[in-house]
Amino acid sequence: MPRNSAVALKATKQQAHIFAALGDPTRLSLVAKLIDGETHSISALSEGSKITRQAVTKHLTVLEGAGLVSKVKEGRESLYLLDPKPLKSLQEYLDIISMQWDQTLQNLKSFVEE
Amino acid sequence: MPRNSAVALKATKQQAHIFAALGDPTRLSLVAKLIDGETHSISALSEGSKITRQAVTKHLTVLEGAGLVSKVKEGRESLYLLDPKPLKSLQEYLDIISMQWDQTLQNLKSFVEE
DNA sequence: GTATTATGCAACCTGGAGGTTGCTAATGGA
DNA sequence: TCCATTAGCAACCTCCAGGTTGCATAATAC
Repeated sequence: MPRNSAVALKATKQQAHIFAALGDPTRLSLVAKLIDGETHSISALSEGSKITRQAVTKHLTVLEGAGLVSKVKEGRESLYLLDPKPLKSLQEYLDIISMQWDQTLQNLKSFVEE
Repeated sequence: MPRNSAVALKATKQQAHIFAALGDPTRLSLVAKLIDGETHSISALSEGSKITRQAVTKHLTVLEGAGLVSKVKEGRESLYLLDPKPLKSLQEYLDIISMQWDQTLQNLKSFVEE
């Protein structure tokens, strides 16, 4: 069995940061609203929500901190736009884990069949 | 533009729960240790860590709560084993988001080219 | 039989997450 | 010009996540 498959899994800290940012229902739904690729103002994003505009603002700040959204002021509005890079990053991360897992199963199978 | 691509993105609550469980460096590294598919005792998992065994136990409980690991007692030991199902679930979730995003870009491109 | 090892339990501490309210400032429309 | 809309700031509150210490208990090793 290859023991030296010291596959990356580095930058754990950064990944955890992104996971954490997505680890809240409200923020996840914000991401869902922003997936249309268009910019949305804070009040637009707050619409229909049960929590305050200020609370939404805080969530947006968290998302921004993880690089998941970017903010640009336009007139009196603050417009938010989704940035998919961190999402892609997580995707790759999970892909690596999945591959390792599949490899594990494969190794186990070979072991049993011998 | 197809506006009715009301793709699921349901069960947001559940996904957020899994994201949250992975949103901590310590827990992420625990998952990394468990990716070998074998069972590990709490003390084994605590080895080399800077935090207390009890702290590790708490993290393991969180992971278990998200269904990411399962616990089985064997003698005086508590053995933990990774369960990849939630990870696969997240993978699918991110895949859907990515596809939506790519679709968005595609639509935008078509729009511009007209 | 005793010492050692692996956990469990409970109490306790601290900081920050998630929310709210109240007020102020800047912009845009009528 | 005046009013409504959109945000930002700050203070405050509550609760729980992440950690620790101390002690009790069950299995094992010797």
